[in-house]
Amino acid sequence: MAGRPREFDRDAALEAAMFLFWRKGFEAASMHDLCDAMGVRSPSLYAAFESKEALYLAAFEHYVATEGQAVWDKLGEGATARAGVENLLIGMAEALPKSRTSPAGCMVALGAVSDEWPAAITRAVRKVRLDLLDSLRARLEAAIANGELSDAVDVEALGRFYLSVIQGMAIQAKDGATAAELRGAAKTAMAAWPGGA
Amino acid sequence: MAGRPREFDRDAALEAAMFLFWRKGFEAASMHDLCDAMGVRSPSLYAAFESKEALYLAAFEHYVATEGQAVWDKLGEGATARAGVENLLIGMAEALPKSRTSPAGCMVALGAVSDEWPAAITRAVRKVRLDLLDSLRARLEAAIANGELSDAVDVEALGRFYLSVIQGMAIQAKDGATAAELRGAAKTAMAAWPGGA
DNA sequence: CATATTCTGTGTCGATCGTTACAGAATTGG
DNA sequence: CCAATTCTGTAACGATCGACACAGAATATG
Repeated sequence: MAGRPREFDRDAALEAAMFLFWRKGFEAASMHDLCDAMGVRSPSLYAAFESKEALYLAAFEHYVATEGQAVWDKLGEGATARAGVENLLIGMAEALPKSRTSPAGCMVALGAVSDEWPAAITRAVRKVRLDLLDSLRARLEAAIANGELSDAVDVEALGRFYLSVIQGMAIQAKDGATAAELRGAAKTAMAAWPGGA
Repeated sequence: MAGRPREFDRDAALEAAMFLFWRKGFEAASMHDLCDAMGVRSPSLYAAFESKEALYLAAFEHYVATEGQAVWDKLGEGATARAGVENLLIGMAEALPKSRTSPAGCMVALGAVSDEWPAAITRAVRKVRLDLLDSLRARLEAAIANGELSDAVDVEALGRFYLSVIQGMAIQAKDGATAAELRGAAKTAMAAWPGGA
Protein backbone atom coordinates (compact mmCIF):
# COMPACT_ATOMS: atom_id res chain seq x y z
CA MET A 1 0.00 0.00 0.00
CA ALA A 2 1.81 3.02 -1.31
CA GLY A 3 0.96 6.73 -1.08
CA ARG A 4 1.54 9.69 1.17
CA PRO A 5 0.15 9.04 4.65
CA ARG A 6 -2.76 11.07 5.99
CA GLU A 7 -1.58 13.82 8.31
CA PHE A 8 -4.72 14.11 10.44
CA ASP A 9 -6.56 11.73 12.75
CA ARG A 10 -9.68 10.64 10.92
CA ASP A 11 -11.56 9.75 14.10
CA ALA A 12 -10.66 13.00 15.84
CA ALA A 13 -11.74 14.97 12.77
CA LEU A 14 -15.01 13.04 12.61
CA GLU A 15 -15.69 13.81 16.24
CA ALA A 16 -15.02 17.50 15.67
CA ALA A 17 -17.49 17.40 12.78
CA MET A 18 -20.00 15.68 15.04
CA PHE A 19 -19.80 18.45 17.63
CA LEU A 20 -20.24 21.14 14.99
CA PHE A 21 -23.22 19.42 13.36
CA TRP A 22 -24.62 18.84 16.84
CA ARG A 23 -24.47 22.56 17.57
CA LYS A 24 -25.49 23.94 14.21
CA GLY A 25 -27.39 21.28 12.31
CA PHE A 26 -26.69 20.25 8.74
CA GLU A 27 -27.24 23.36 6.67
CA ALA A 28 -25.91 25.95 9.09
CA ALA A 29 -22.59 24.11 9.43
CA SER A 30 -20.71 25.17 6.30
CA MET A 31 -17.81 23.27 4.81
CA HIS A 32 -15.68 26.26 5.75
CA ASP A 33 -16.74 25.91 9.39
CA LEU A 34 -16.17 22.19 9.25
CA CYS A 35 -12.66 22.53 7.80
CA ASP A 36 -11.79 24.94 10.57
CA ALA A 37 -13.22 22.75 13.31
CA MET A 38 -11.63 19.59 11.91
CA GLY A 39 -8.27 21.20 11.14
CA VAL A 40 -8.33 19.90 7.58
CA ARG A 41 -8.34 21.48 4.11
CA SER A 42 -11.35 20.74 1.99
CA PRO A 43 -9.70 18.41 -0.57
CA SER A 44 -8.42 16.23 2.29
CA LEU A 45 -11.87 16.30 3.81
CA TYR A 46 -13.52 15.21 0.60
CA ALA A 47 -10.92 12.49 0.08
CA ALA A 48 -11.67 11.10 3.52
CA PHE A 49 -15.46 11.58 3.71
CA GLU A 50 -16.67 12.00 0.11
CA SER A 51 -19.26 14.76 0.64
CA LYS A 52 -20.91 16.95 3.25
CA GLU A 53 -23.91 14.65 3.30
CA ALA A 54 -21.76 11.55 3.81
CA LEU A 55 -19.79 13.36 6.48
CA TYR A 56 -22.99 14.17 8.35
CA LEU A 57 -24.11 10.56 8.14
CA ALA A 58 -20.76 9.38 9.49
CA ALA A 59 -20.83 11.97 12.27
CA PHE A 60 -24.40 11.02 13.11
CA GLU A 61 -23.50 7.34 13.28
CA HIS A 62 -20.66 8.25 15.61
CA TYR A 63 -23.07 10.24 17.75
CA VAL A 64 -25.55 7.37 17.96
CA ALA A 65 -22.82 4.87 18.82
CA THR A 66 -21.37 7.02 21.59
CA GLU A 67 -23.50 9.81 23.06
CA GLY A 68 -26.80 8.21 22.15
CA GLN A 69 -26.22 4.61 23.13
CA ALA A 70 -24.77 5.59 26.48
CA VAL A 71 -28.08 7.14 27.48
CA TRP A 72 -30.48 4.76 25.75
CA ASP A 73 -28.83 1.82 27.46
CA LYS A 74 -30.26 3.12 30.71
CA LEU A 75 -33.66 1.91 29.54
CA GLY A 76 -32.41 -1.63 30.06
CA GLU A 77 -30.95 -0.89 33.47
CA GLY A 78 -32.99 -1.41 36.63
CA ALA A 79 -34.93 -4.38 37.90
CA THR A 80 -38.26 -3.22 36.53
CA ALA A 81 -39.50 -1.50 33.37
CA ARG A 82 -40.56 1.40 35.52
CA ALA A 83 -37.03 1.77 36.85
CA GLY A 84 -35.64 1.45 33.33
CA VAL A 85 -37.85 4.22 31.96
CA GLU A 86 -37.08 6.44 34.93
CA ASN A 87 -33.36 5.84 34.49
CA LEU A 88 -33.70 6.75 30.83
CA LEU A 89 -35.56 9.98 31.55
CA ILE A 90 -33.18 11.03 34.28
CA GLY A 91 -30.24 10.15 32.06
CA MET A 92 -31.69 12.36 29.35
CA ALA A 93 -32.17 15.21 31.82
CA GLU A 94 -28.47 14.93 32.71
CA ALA A 95 -27.20 14.56 29.15
CA LEU A 96 -29.26 17.12 27.25
CA PRO A 97 -28.20 20.46 28.74
CA LYS A 98 -25.04 22.12 27.51
CA SER A 99 -21.98 20.98 29.44
CA ARG A 100 -18.27 21.69 29.47
CA THR A 101 -17.78 18.98 26.86
CA SER A 102 -20.91 18.91 24.75
CA PRO A 103 -23.51 21.17 23.13
CA ALA A 104 -27.09 21.34 24.32
CA GLY A 105 -29.75 19.21 22.70
CA CYS A 106 -29.69 15.97 20.78
CA MET A 107 -28.80 15.14 17.20
CA VAL A 108 -31.49 12.46 17.13
CA ALA A 109 -34.39 14.38 18.64
CA LEU A 110 -33.69 17.68 16.89
CA GLY A 111 -32.12 16.52 13.63
CA ALA A 112 -33.95 16.83 10.32
CA VAL A 113 -37.11 18.24 11.87
CA SER A 114 -37.25 21.08 9.34
CA ASP A 115 -37.66 18.74 6.34
CA GLU A 116 -35.49 19.84 3.48
CA TRP A 117 -32.42 18.13 4.81
CA PRO A 118 -31.03 15.59 2.35
CA ALA A 119 -33.41 12.66 2.14
CA ALA A 120 -30.81 10.13 3.25
CA ILE A 121 -30.14 12.08 6.43
CA THR A 122 -33.82 12.53 7.21
CA ARG A 123 -34.31 8.81 6.72
CA ALA A 124 -31.40 7.89 9.00
CA VAL A 125 -32.38 10.26 11.78
CA ARG A 126 -36.05 9.29 11.74
CA LYS A 127 -35.09 5.64 11.81
CA VAL A 128 -33.16 6.14 15.05
CA ARG A 129 -36.07 8.09 16.52
CA LEU A 130 -38.41 5.23 15.68
CA ASP A 131 -35.89 2.70 17.00
CA LEU A 132 -36.07 4.40 20.38
CA LEU A 133 -39.86 4.23 20.25
CA ASP A 134 -39.56 0.53 19.46
CA SER A 135 -37.21 0.04 22.40
CA LEU A 136 -39.72 1.70 24.69
CA ARG A 137 -42.53 -0.46 23.35
CA ALA A 138 -40.43 -3.59 23.75
CA ARG A 139 -39.61 -2.84 27.36
CA LEU A 140 -43.29 -2.15 28.10
CA GLU A 141 -44.43 -5.33 26.35
CA ALA A 142 -41.94 -7.29 28.39
CA ALA A 143 -43.29 -5.69 31.55
CA ILE A 144 -46.77 -6.86 30.60
CA ALA A 145 -45.47 -10.35 29.83
CA ASN A 146 -43.88 -10.73 33.25
CA GLY A 147 -46.81 -9.24 35.12
CA GLU A 148 -45.25 -5.91 36.12
CA LEU A 149 -47.88 -4.10 34.04
CA SER A 150 -51.52 -4.99 33.43
CA ASP A 151 -52.24 -6.16 29.92
CA ALA A 152 -54.87 -3.43 29.82
CA VAL A 153 -52.08 -0.88 29.46
CA ASP A 154 -51.99 0.94 26.10
CA VAL A 155 -48.38 0.29 25.16
CA GLU A 156 -48.56 2.44 22.05
CA ALA A 157 -49.83 5.46 23.95
CA LEU A 158 -47.47 5.01 26.88
CA GLY A 159 -44.46 4.62 24.62
CA ARG A 160 -45.31 7.68 22.56
CA PHE A 161 -45.89 9.61 25.75
CA TYR A 162 -42.43 8.94 27.13
CA LEU A 163 -40.89 9.62 23.75
CA SER A 164 -42.68 12.97 23.73
CA VAL A 165 -41.27 13.88 27.12
CA ILE A 166 -37.75 13.03 25.97
CA GLN A 167 -38.02 14.99 22.74
CA GLY A 168 -39.61 17.96 24.48
CA MET A 169 -36.79 18.01 27.00
CA ALA A 170 -34.35 18.21 24.09
CA ILE A 171 -36.01 21.39 22.84
CA GLN A 172 -35.99 22.92 26.31
CA ALA A 173 -32.33 22.02 26.74
CA LYS A 174 -31.62 23.97 23.54
CA ASP A 175 -33.43 26.90 25.11
CA GLY A 176 -31.12 26.72 28.11
CA ALA A 177 -33.03 24.56 30.59
CA THR A 178 -30.80 23.11 33.31
CA ALA A 179 -30.46 19.46 34.28
CA ALA A 180 -32.36 20.17 37.49
CA GLU A 181 -35.26 21.69 35.57
CA LEU A 182 -35.40 18.75 33.17
CA ARG A 183 -35.18 16.28 36.07
CA GLY A 184 -38.29 17.91 37.47
CA ALA A 185 -40.16 17.24 34.24
CA ALA A 186 -38.78 13.69 34.12
CA LYS A 187 -39.83 12.91 37.69
CA THR A 188 -43.29 14.29 36.98
CA ALA A 189 -43.58 12.11 33.90
CA MET A 190 -43.07 9.03 36.07
CA ALA A 191 -46.27 9.88 37.92
CA ALA A 192 -48.12 8.82 34.77
CA TRP A 193 -46.84 5.27 35.15
CA PRO A 194 -49.85 2.94 35.13
CA GLY A 195 -50.98 1.93 38.62
CA GLY A 196 -49.36 4.92 40.31
CA ALA A 197 -46.05 4.95 42.18
CA MET B 1 -51.42 59.60 -1.87
CA ALA B 2 -49.91 59.11 -5.28
CA GLY B 3 -48.12 56.16 -6.83
CA ARG B 4 -48.89 52.96 -8.69
CA PRO B 5 -51.10 50.70 -6.57
CA ARG B 6 -49.85 47.34 -5.32
CA GLU B 7 -51.06 44.48 -7.48
CA PHE B 8 -50.98 41.72 -4.85
CA ASP B 9 -52.77 41.16 -1.55
CA ARG B 10 -50.24 41.77 1.19
CA ASP B 11 -52.05 39.61 3.76
CA ALA B 12 -52.50 36.71 1.36
CA ALA B 13 -48.83 36.88 0.43
CA LEU B 14 -47.85 36.96 4.09
CA GLU B 15 -49.94 33.89 4.78
CA ALA B 16 -48.36 32.06 1.85
CA ALA B 17 -44.95 32.93 3.28
CA MET B 18 -46.08 31.65 6.67
CA PHE B 19 -47.03 28.27 5.26
CA LEU B 20 -43.72 27.94 3.44
CA PHE B 21 -41.66 28.91 6.50
CA TRP B 22 -43.82 26.57 8.54
CA ARG B 23 -42.95 23.68 6.24
CA LYS B 24 -39.30 24.45 5.56
CA GLY B 25 -37.99 26.64 8.33
CA PHE B 26 -36.06 29.86 7.81
CA GLU B 27 -32.94 28.85 5.93
CA ALA B 28 -34.42 26.14 3.73
CA ALA B 29 -37.09 28.49 2.41
CA SER B 30 -35.22 30.49 -0.22
CA MET B 31 -36.35 33.86 -1.51
CA HIS B 32 -36.91 32.13 -4.84
CA ASP B 33 -39.30 29.65 -3.18
CA LEU B 34 -40.99 32.47 -1.31
CA CYS B 35 -41.52 34.57 -4.44
CA ASP B 36 -43.10 31.55 -6.14
CA ALA B 37 -45.35 30.74 -3.20
CA MET B 38 -46.36 34.35 -2.69
CA GLY B 39 -46.83 35.10 -6.38
CA VAL B 40 -44.64 38.18 -6.18
CA ARG B 41 -41.35 39.27 -7.76
CA SER B 42 -38.52 39.93 -5.38
CA PRO B 43 -38.38 43.75 -5.67
CA SER B 44 -42.07 43.93 -4.76
CA LEU B 45 -41.46 41.55 -1.89
CA TYR B 46 -38.62 43.64 -0.52
CA ALA B 47 -40.64 46.82 -0.92
CA ALA B 48 -43.44 45.30 1.14
CA PHE B 49 -41.48 43.34 3.76
CA GLU B 50 -37.94 44.82 3.80
CA SER B 51 -35.92 41.58 4.14
CA LYS B 52 -36.17 37.83 4.50
CA GLU B 53 -35.61 38.12 8.22
CA ALA B 54 -38.34 40.75 8.61
CA LEU B 55 -40.64 38.65 6.45
CA TYR B 56 -40.10 35.67 8.72
CA LEU B 57 -40.84 37.74 11.79
CA ALA B 58 -44.05 39.04 10.20
CA ALA B 59 -45.07 35.53 9.14
CA PHE B 60 -44.27 34.23 12.60
CA GLU B 61 -46.36 36.93 14.23
CA HIS B 62 -49.20 36.02 11.92
CA TYR B 63 -48.79 32.37 12.89
CA VAL B 64 -48.86 33.16 16.59
CA ALA B 65 -51.91 35.38 16.23
CA THR B 66 -53.89 32.79 14.27
CA GLU B 67 -52.80 29.15 14.41
CA GLY B 68 -51.06 29.46 17.74
CA GLN B 69 -53.55 31.47 19.75
CA ALA B 70 -56.45 29.29 18.62
CA VAL B 71 -54.89 26.29 20.35
CA TRP B 72 -53.32 28.01 23.37
CA ASP B 73 -56.64 29.55 24.26
CA LYS B 74 -57.84 26.06 25.11
CA LEU B 75 -55.72 26.24 28.24
CA GLY B 76 -58.17 28.78 29.59
CA GLU B 77 -61.21 26.71 28.62
CA GLY B 78 -62.76 24.25 31.07
CA ALA B 79 -63.95 24.66 34.62
CA THR B 80 -60.73 23.39 36.20
CA ALA B 81 -57.03 23.74 35.50
CA ARG B 82 -56.93 20.02 34.86
CA ALA B 83 -59.60 20.38 32.19
CA GLY B 84 -57.77 23.35 30.70
CA VAL B 85 -54.48 21.48 30.41
CA GLU B 86 -56.23 18.45 28.95
CA ASN B 87 -58.03 20.63 26.42
CA LEU B 88 -54.70 22.18 25.47
CA LEU B 89 -53.00 18.82 24.99
CA ILE B 90 -55.87 17.36 23.00
CA GLY B 91 -56.04 20.52 20.94
CA MET B 92 -52.33 20.17 20.17
CA ALA B 93 -52.82 16.55 19.19
CA GLU B 94 -55.48 17.64 16.70
CA ALA B 95 -53.60 20.64 15.35
CA LEU B 96 -50.06 19.30 14.99
CA PRO B 97 -50.39 16.58 12.35
CA LYS B 98 -50.39 17.53 8.70
CA SER B 99 -53.86 18.31 7.41
CA ARG B 100 -55.47 19.33 4.15
CA THR B 101 -54.86 22.94 5.00
CA SER B 102 -51.69 23.06 7.06
CA PRO B 103 -48.22 21.52 7.33
CA ALA B 104 -47.23 19.21 10.17
CA GLY B 105 -45.52 20.57 13.25
CA CYS B 106 -45.41 23.96 14.88
CA MET B 107 -43.46 27.13 14.10
CA VAL B 108 -43.13 27.86 17.80
CA ALA B 109 -42.03 24.46 19.07
CA LEU B 110 -39.71 23.65 16.18
CA GLY B 111 -38.51 27.09 15.14
CA ALA B 112 -34.94 28.22 15.76
CA VAL B 113 -33.93 25.03 17.55
CA SER B 114 -30.80 24.67 15.42
CA ASP B 115 -29.24 27.91 16.66
CA GLU B 116 -27.73 29.88 13.83
CA TRP B 117 -30.99 31.43 12.80
CA PRO B 118 -30.87 35.24 12.90
CA ALA B 119 -30.71 36.35 16.51
CA ALA B 120 -33.88 38.41 16.30
CA ILE B 121 -35.85 35.37 15.12
CA THR B 122 -34.39 33.10 17.78
CA ARG B 123 -35.28 35.68 20.37
CA ALA B 124 -38.85 36.06 19.15
CA VAL B 125 -39.50 32.32 18.90
CA ARG B 126 -38.01 31.53 22.29
CA LYS B 127 -40.02 34.29 23.86
CA VAL B 128 -43.26 32.70 22.65
CA ARG B 129 -42.10 29.31 23.91
CA LEU B 130 -41.43 30.79 27.33
CA ASP B 131 -44.74 32.66 27.23
CA LEU B 132 -46.53 29.34 26.90
CA LEU B 133 -44.56 28.00 29.85
CA ASP B 134 -45.60 31.07 31.81
CA SER B 135 -49.24 30.52 30.86
CA LEU B 136 -49.03 26.97 32.13
CA ARG B 137 -47.44 28.09 35.37
CA ALA B 138 -50.10 30.77 35.82
CA ARG B 139 -52.95 28.35 35.36
CA LEU B 140 -51.35 25.94 37.84
CA GLU B 141 -50.72 28.68 40.40
CA ALA B 142 -54.34 29.72 40.09
CA ALA B 143 -55.39 26.14 40.68
CA ILE B 144 -53.37 26.09 43.89
CA ALA B 145 -54.86 29.41 44.94
CA ASN B 146 -58.43 28.17 44.56
CA GLY B 147 -57.75 24.83 46.18
CA GLU B 148 -57.94 22.62 43.10
CA LEU B 149 -54.30 21.67 43.60
CA SER B 150 -52.35 21.14 46.82
CA ASP B 151 -49.78 23.83 47.49
CA ALA B 152 -47.26 21.02 47.75
CA VAL B 153 -47.37 20.68 43.97
CA ASP B 154 -44.15 21.61 42.17
CA VAL B 155 -45.53 24.09 39.67
CA GLU B 156 -42.21 24.54 37.92
CA ALA B 157 -41.79 20.81 37.32
CA LEU B 158 -45.39 20.24 36.32
CA GLY B 159 -45.37 23.13 33.88
CA ARG B 160 -42.14 22.04 32.25
CA PHE B 161 -43.47 18.53 32.07
CA TYR B 162 -46.57 19.50 30.09
CA LEU B 163 -44.51 21.80 27.89
CA SER B 164 -42.22 18.84 27.15
CA VAL B 165 -45.15 16.69 26.10
CA ILE B 166 -46.42 19.39 23.75
CA GLN B 167 -43.03 20.00 22.17
CA GLY B 168 -42.34 16.30 21.83
CA MET B 169 -45.67 15.82 20.10
CA ALA B 170 -44.65 18.50 17.61
CA ILE B 171 -41.56 16.50 16.66
CA GLN B 172 -43.58 13.31 16.30
CA ALA B 173 -46.13 15.11 14.15
CA LYS B 174 -43.28 16.11 11.83
CA ASP B 175 -42.36 12.44 11.65
CA GLY B 176 -45.88 11.62 10.54
CA ALA B 177 -47.66 10.73 13.78
CA THR B 178 -51.46 10.89 13.47
CA ALA B 179 -53.85 12.85 15.67
CA ALA B 180 -55.03 9.59 17.23
CA GLU B 181 -51.48 8.62 18.15
CA LEU B 182 -50.77 12.03 19.67
CA ARG B 183 -54.08 11.94 21.55
CA GLY B 184 -52.90 8.72 23.16
CA ALA B 185 -49.77 10.44 24.41
CA ALA B 186 -51.82 13.44 25.57
CA LYS B 187 -54.31 11.30 27.49
CA THR B 188 -51.44 9.42 29.11
CA ALA B 189 -49.84 12.70 30.17
CA MET B 190 -52.99 13.58 32.09
CA ALA B 191 -52.41 10.56 34.31
CA ALA B 192 -49.52 12.49 35.82
CA TRP B 193 -51.89 15.14 37.13
CA PRO B 194 -51.29 15.48 40.91
CA GLY B 195 -53.77 13.51 43.01
CA GLY B 196 -54.62 11.11 40.19
CA ALA B 197 -57.69 11.22 37.95
C1' DC C 1 16.98 5.41 -7.15
C1' DA C 2 12.65 5.08 -9.94
C1' DT C 3 7.88 4.62 -10.09
C1' DA C 4 3.33 4.38 -8.60
C1' DT C 5 0.31 6.01 -5.31
C1' DT C 6 -1.94 9.02 -2.03
C1' DC C 7 -2.15 12.99 0.57
C1' DT C 8 -1.69 18.39 1.06
C1' DG C 9 -2.36 23.32 -0.19
C1' DT C 10 -3.68 26.92 -3.46
C1' DG C 11 -6.91 28.49 -6.05
C1' DT C 12 -11.16 28.36 -8.31
C1' DC C 13 -15.29 26.34 -10.37
C1' DG C 14 -20.53 26.90 -11.35
C1' DA C 15 -24.65 27.36 -8.63
C1' DT C 16 -27.28 29.55 -5.57
C1' DC C 17 -27.89 32.71 -1.82
C1' DG C 18 -30.21 37.39 -0.32
C1' DT C 19 -30.52 41.76 -2.21
C1' DT C 20 -30.91 45.71 -5.30
C1' DA C 21 -30.20 49.13 -9.78
C1' DC C 22 -32.65 50.44 -13.26
C1' DA C 23 -36.20 51.39 -16.60
C1' DG C 24 -40.91 51.24 -17.71
C1' DA C 25 -45.86 51.14 -16.24
C1' DA C 26 -49.60 52.81 -13.46
C1' DT C 27 -51.60 55.81 -10.37
C1' DT C 28 -52.69 60.72 -7.77
C1' DG C 29 -52.43 65.70 -7.31
C1' DG C 30 -51.78 70.11 -9.60
C1' DC D 1 -51.61 67.24 -19.57
C1' DC D 2 -47.59 67.34 -16.50
C1' DA D 3 -45.04 66.18 -12.51
C1' DA D 4 -44.39 63.41 -8.61
C1' DT D 5 -44.72 59.05 -6.74
C1' DT D 6 -44.91 54.05 -6.19
C1' DC D 7 -45.24 49.73 -7.98
C1' DT D 8 -43.61 45.89 -11.51
C1' DG D 9 -40.34 43.16 -14.19
C1' DT D 10 -35.69 42.24 -15.98
C1' DA D 11 -31.39 41.58 -14.93
C1' DA D 12 -27.66 41.52 -12.27
C1' DC D 13 -24.83 42.40 -8.01
C1' DG D 14 -21.27 40.54 -4.45
C1' DA D 15 -21.03 36.85 -1.24
C1' DT D 16 -21.11 32.35 -0.05
C1' DC D 17 -22.29 27.70 -0.90
C1' DG D 18 -20.46 22.65 -1.80
C1' DA D 19 -17.06 20.59 -4.50
C1' DC D 20 -12.87 19.93 -7.22
C1' DA D 21 -8.48 20.62 -10.72
C1' DC D 22 -4.01 20.80 -10.36
C1' DA D 23 0.67 20.70 -8.91
C1' DG D 24 3.84 19.56 -5.41
C1' DA D 25 5.14 16.75 -1.35
C1' DA D 26 5.52 12.41 1.04
C1' DT D 27 5.29 7.62 1.43
C1' DA D 28 5.70 2.19 -0.20
C1' DT D 29 7.25 -0.98 -3.48
C1' DG D 30 10.57 -2.72 -6.88
